[in-house]
Amino acid sequence: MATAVTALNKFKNFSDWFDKLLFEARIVDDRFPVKGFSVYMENGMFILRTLRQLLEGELARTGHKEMMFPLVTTDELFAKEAEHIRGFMKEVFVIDRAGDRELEKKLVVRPTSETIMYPMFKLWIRSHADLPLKVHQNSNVYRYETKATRPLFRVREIPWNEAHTVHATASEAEQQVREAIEIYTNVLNKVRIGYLLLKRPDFDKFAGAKYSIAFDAWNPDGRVNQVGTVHNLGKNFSRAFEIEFETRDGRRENPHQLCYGFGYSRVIAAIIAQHGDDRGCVFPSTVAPLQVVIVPIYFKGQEEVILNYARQVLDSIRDGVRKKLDDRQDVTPGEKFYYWEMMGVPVRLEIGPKEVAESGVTVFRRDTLERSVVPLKEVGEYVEQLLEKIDANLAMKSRRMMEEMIGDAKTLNEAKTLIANRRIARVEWCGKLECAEVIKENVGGEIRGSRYDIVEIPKNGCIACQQQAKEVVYVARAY
RNA sequence: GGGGCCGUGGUCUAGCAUGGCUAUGAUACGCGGCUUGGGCCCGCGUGGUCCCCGGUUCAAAUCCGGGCGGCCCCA
Repeated sequence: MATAVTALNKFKNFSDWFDKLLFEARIVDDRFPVKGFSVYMENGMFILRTLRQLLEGELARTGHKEMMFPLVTTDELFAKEAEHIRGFMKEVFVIDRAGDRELEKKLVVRPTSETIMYPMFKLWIRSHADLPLKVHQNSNVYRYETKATRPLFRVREIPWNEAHTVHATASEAEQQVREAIEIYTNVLNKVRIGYLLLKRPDFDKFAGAKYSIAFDAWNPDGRVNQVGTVHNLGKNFSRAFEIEFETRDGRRENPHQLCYGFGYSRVIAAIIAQHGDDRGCVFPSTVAPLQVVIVPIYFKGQEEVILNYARQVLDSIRDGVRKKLDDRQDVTPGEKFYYWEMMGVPVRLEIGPKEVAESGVTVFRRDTLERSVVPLKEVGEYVEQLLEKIDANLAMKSRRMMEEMIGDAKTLNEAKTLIANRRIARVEWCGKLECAEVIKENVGGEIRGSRYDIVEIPKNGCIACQQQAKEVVYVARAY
């Protein structure tokens, strides 16, 4: 017999649970015959579009202009920033022929768009009056992942939003880092995701950046899932791409730049992985393709009465709410319950003879699996408040889980045990690369960085060499 | 980078060691009946390039080689 997703445990068999759920809940179909490429089905696409709209709202509010840049760049442009090409060279797709002709100039398919946008920035920017420049685009980028691909988590075609900004001064660039973080924070909070905001260690920063800040969401298997990053590029790229502006006092300078990316597929993965349970998806109302489902419970001879009452209930819910009456007659209520729970619908209304007789509605909330009975007259108001309550509860649970996953370790062995138990280790580190390697080898996880949102002061010594620690860092396995 | 396991209707799966009958069963899907407060049941029907290419053989899902793809472990 086929294993239903509901037979799987999210924490024990995360991979199976996740893959089955993506398919059954019609998020993505991973059967497309090219490795690392999958089809976004209606529910995955709905969530993606909703995320895009949430993010676009934030980007527009803060003065970013949406543009669309080409898919490809050239060898020469791609190679302009030395560290950048070194970081991405091994995973870029290159187009070297058209039909039966070999291309004289090979085309590089974007793994990210710096080398596509910045030649244009060079043309657009002349004076300080052109700054700041803040643009963004929704795009797919392509990276030839050599490790095992995982749907939504590690793919070769990555749907994301990338923003790129240019500033006259270092302090304006720093200010922009804070704005970018605020934008992503606002969106992630709306989908109730728990994450760590980390400054990546130098050895793990974006190829070509001065420093990188990342949003690492927790995952039930103990790994962390990087859903967004903010990079301060300093002048590295503006020098390489010869972007210059004239200052107020007539000097020519290279501007400061930022780029930041928000991975839609990773965020979808985090929503499903963090909120879901052994019955399937649990969506916060902000992204739920369907927010309220009404299930009539027919009894022989009363079908009409029950259906009419269910329609009345449907009408008593405001039109802005995404609602549906599942009036199928050939499917039992039990099966509908399982189905809509798997699909993650936050609120279910059950209508049977009892409800008709009492002029009430049985309300089931997906997050806690609790039922209550509400008078028909109040159900519209009640449901809307409940949706907010559910969202708040999901946020609280995800934040708490994030905190519970973190454990302090004073020795490499303690850290190793934490990682083996699918948790995140908080350790002190001296900042030396050798020690980072010792940690990686002995602990089984890598240094993801130090907290950016709060200050944590090391009190003891480096977990690897025992010498003066420079920072408190988080060690985890990553996607 | 190294090692192990695996690929059979839409989905899951039996068969493979020891080659041989119309490739097994469940689920799904369609029609009909019965039912409906947590996946009910019964009947009939639909659905297969056994991952791909090549080889061995009278005969290959099964054996051999290569490829592609998936999962897991180690570095």
